[in-house]
Amino acid sequence: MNKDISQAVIRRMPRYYRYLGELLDEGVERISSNELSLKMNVTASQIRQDLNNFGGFGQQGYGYNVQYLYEEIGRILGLEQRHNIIIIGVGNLGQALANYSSFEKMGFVITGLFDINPDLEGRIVGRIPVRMLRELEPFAATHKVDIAALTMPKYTADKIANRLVNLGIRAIWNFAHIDLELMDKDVVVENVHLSDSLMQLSYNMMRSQKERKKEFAKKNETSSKQ
Amino acid sequence: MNKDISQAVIRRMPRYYRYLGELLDEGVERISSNELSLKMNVTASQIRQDLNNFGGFGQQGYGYNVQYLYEEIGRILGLEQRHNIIIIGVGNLGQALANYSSFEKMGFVITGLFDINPDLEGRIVGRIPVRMLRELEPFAATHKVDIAALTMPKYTADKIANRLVNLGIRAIWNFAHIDLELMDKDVVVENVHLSDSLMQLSYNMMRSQKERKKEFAKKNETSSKQ
DNA sequence: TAGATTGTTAATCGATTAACAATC
DNA sequence: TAGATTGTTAATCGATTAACAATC
Repeated sequence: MNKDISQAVIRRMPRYYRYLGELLDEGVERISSNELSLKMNVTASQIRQDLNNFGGFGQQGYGYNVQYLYEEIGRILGLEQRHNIIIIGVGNLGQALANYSSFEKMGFVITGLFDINPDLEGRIVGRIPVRMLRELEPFAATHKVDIAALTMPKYTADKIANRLVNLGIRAIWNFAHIDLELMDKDVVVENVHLSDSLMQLSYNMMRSQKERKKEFAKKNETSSKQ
Repeated sequence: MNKDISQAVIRRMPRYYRYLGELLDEGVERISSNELSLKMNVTASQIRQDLNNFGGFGQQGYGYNVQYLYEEIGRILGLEQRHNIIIIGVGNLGQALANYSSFEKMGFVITGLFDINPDLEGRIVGRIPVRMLRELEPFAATHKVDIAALTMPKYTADKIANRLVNLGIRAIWNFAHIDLELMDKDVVVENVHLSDSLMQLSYNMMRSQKERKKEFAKKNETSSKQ
């Protein structure tokens, strides 16, 4: 019946959301797929196709109402409901996430911080006290946890991830440099592999450098022929 | 002549690199595309296609030499050469990056930290002193900078990015929640949009939840018919 | 040589773009 | 009503998978 919407589409939705938010701030009331396509550097066709995966949010001859579309996309992405997040691993990255206030505006609320380092116990980070990892089970028993962010070293990631799954947590935001192997395939994992991203940048950087050199050589060749 | 290799392929290369590194650690000497495909949950065909974009690294009847392939992919990704990185914005995220020692093993060396907050001036983070942003130009004049990581608020990102471009920096690792608009189209940008990633997770979480409910309803229906 | 497995071409699948009828 | 722009179908393009000849 309702065939799954591809991840390619899902990945673009937050970007639409962001641009619509900016338009909203600027006081823009309506926008056509064509105008938006120019701003975002995508085709108007793609915008219309993407949106129509979720429903007809526009109106012929008018375009899209910015506020309405913004809210609808927010709803699609689940931003109208609250999501409780716990962070496992209160190193620099964990602290960065705990202090990042923008998440809260989108309904993502950090409600727990866990670490194994006893020096951190009780320390307040982003208004939340750091708990010891052994308190995870009692915490989960008394607090609803929607998402767990893993920012601990990769060596322990797999073990803790499965512990979380056993506690009924259905979504993992994984920053550990490893592909989690979970016992329960129903659990949703989103990976943020910073070093992978850096390597991709490195590759593209070298490629662009090579192209620049080639361009330069071609120009020189041409001018020397003249 | 040499048509550009698609980003889809590039994005998979760091993952191959990671798995090959693990195999190397385990002392595995050779591996076939089929064995690797089982480990990585991709098709053997895709592995062979991906690798053959860069050259024939395998040998018929034998497979791939793990060490050799690992090194070759490292070379393709530019990991055999040193890349100097400066970080603009020494908040929690900037500090997390500065302290992340794994980057150095891949040839990415943090060589400068910049912020506008005078309280941070001279503070040592990850062995590097924090400099004031106004020192950016003299620093760039005396130090080779390959990559700039932007971890400051989005409002200043565009302005600073273009300042970096004018200093000749050709690669930007952008953590600011904005699409940079650069004057020079030759500059390579890699975006890490954490909130986009979190929204994607949120969507997938809800979808998986719905599916579970549907499954459950179907089961109940069947059993009540019995 | 026989068996294994690559490199590569061909077939399929899915995603993007183009086109246009529907409709505000 | 005429003009604009969507929603949607059809065409194209690109990426993935399958197949197999080449070759170690």
